[in-house]
Amino acid sequence: MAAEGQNGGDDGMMRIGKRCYVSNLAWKTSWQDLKDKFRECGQVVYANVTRGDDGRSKGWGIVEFENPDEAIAAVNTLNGTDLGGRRIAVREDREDRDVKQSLEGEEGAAAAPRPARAPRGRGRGRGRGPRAPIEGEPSGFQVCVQGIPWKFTFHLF
DNA sequence: GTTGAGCGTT
Repeated sequence: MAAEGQNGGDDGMMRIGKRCYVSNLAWKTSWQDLKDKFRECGQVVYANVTRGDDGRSKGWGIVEFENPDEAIAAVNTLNGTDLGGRRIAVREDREDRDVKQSLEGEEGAAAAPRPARAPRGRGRGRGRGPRAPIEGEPSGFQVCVQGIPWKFTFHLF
């Protein structure tokens, strides 16, 4: 039977990359304005604008969505749009604070390497093999080589 | 009424 797809059972691996970093905000822009603006792209669960001591906004804020997909959509949609008379820059969160807090339940030998924001692999390898190799299209994988002896030099063609 | 680099709190 289907093991996934229905039933909103959050087994735990579902809370990642929901927050967005919004910068280049106008000084008059408040967190309510952000929430109202990002509301078009999804359900904003949390919105905050950093302020100084006098209450003046620093020009950047944090917006959290109900789903990570909405956050990505907001970045591609509201990024570079006009808000408060100024062009805002929407970006993904640099750190996953929420993810770390979620994993705090199981500490010890369980060393979580790096969630890395879940690979956006579209389509699952149906049949055998990780993926259907497409000629001329990058697989997305990266290769890291280290430990190269100094006797090796660059060869420019 | 001003200015413009930058990731915050539970």
